[in-house]
Amino acid sequence: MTASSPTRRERLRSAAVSEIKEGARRLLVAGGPQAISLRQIARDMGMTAPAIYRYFPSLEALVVALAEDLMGEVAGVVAAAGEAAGDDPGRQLAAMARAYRAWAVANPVEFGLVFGAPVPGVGELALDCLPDDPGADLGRPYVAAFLKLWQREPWPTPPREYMLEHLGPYLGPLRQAHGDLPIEVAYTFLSGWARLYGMVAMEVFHQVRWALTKPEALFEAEIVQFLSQVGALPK
Amino acid sequence: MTASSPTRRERLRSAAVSEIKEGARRLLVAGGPQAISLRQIARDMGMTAPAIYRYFPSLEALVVALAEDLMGEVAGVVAAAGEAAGDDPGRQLAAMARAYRAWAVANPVEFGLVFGAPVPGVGELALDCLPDDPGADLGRPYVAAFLKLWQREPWPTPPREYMLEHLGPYLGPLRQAHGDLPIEVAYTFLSGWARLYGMVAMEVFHQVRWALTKPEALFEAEIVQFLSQVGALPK
DNA sequence: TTGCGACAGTAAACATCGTTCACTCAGCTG
DNA sequence: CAGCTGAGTGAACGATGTTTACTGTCGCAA
Repeated sequence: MTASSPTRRERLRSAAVSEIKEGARRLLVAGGPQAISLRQIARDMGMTAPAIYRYFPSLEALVVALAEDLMGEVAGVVAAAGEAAGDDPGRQLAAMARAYRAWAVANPVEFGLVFGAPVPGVGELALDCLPDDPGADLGRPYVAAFLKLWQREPWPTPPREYMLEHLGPYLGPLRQAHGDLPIEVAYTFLSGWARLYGMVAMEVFHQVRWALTKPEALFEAEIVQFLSQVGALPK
Repeated sequence: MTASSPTRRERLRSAAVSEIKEGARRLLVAGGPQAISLRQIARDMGMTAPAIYRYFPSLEALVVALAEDLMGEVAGVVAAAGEAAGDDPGRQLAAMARAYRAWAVANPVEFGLVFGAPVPGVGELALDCLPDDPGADLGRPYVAAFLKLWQREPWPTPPREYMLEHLGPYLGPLRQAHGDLPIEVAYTFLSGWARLYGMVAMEVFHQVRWALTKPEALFEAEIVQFLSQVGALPK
């Protein structure tokens, strides 16, 4: 009856929850979000569909839970890549950007679910501006690397008074979640994140093939260009 | 029997096609792509569902046709904004960027259908690299403005030899579609387009609210920063 | 004018889906 | 051992996309 070890019932229950989410992900990958079917998941598990309602109140809730797991997965991959890149924040930024793209390219449908058009119900989880927002977990290591880089040596930015006037009033959530982040760092992070997100989403959503046959080449060029802009080129 | 004027049958038919697509868009806006229902569209038209199969071979084909229309709509809005902005290519770029964002913010669900995760069947229409790709129609006025700006006065870019080696082999579709586009212009256009797309998609897909309460402020700051980078600030 | 053929639309049916309800059965706890 | 909690089932409801067979109706040609 140790409080830390879950009871047998709880172990079985969480195993079932995991199996359901694995089945949902399999269907997601095979045929997109609309292919996630409670009945098919149940069939794959040797059960009937209503049994799943013991674990999730609706199909939508299951999809939301899956999306949360996926956000955690990509956040973990990115953070691990940053930690494995050594102490130089420039190298960390490059490694984390590449890790984000690599995860997206390897898991395109999952990327679409988490970072694409908000599925009704899934969009709500990114609406709150709390520091424990799953999206914030993803951004945190990037912000930390930018901050380390800034404290070592600042890079050129737009005039401070322009940013304070036009951006300052709306940066509250980001700056407070990271302890009085300098506005230059906040702006550079957001600008860089938008570029990273745009490049990756364009590639994964097939939005750039009409112009470019190898999106990775543009991605690498942009990394070089951006890192040199913030004075973080290793050489 | 004049060849230019369509026969009565053809007029009725194209009116029905339009009404079906209007109904589909209404359902799309109301409840997302999965809410588009043949039976509901037919009910709204005072018909039964199988009648729609006289006009579209499947629901998926209807969604694809709707997506094509929407791509044409946004391309038209952007081109019109560019033409209304006068002769200065810098002003044209700013106006077209704002028009793109404005359309996306005003039509978020439609934006998700056209520019978001590829719905099975819709993703295929952006796969080909032909010059008459609907996506190319959207990019053309941007490329034209960049080219005019470049011919007037070039801006600093990464070294030409780097781009020729790392980007040149993969830029064929874009450069050929615009008649021997200089590689500096091709790179700057793609980089800028990725930034524009990233900013807009982040805002419309609720991917930035955890950090920023007013995405438009960051959008405007990025416009200023980018235009000054390419030496196109009006002042 | 008459006839015919192409076309628009319908009704019924099938397979699938999410969801609810009443029910059974096993396992843990008092 | 009794009883309760929770997992799972089967049947049912309403909804979906799609197919099939059928019925009109309109327009064009002889």
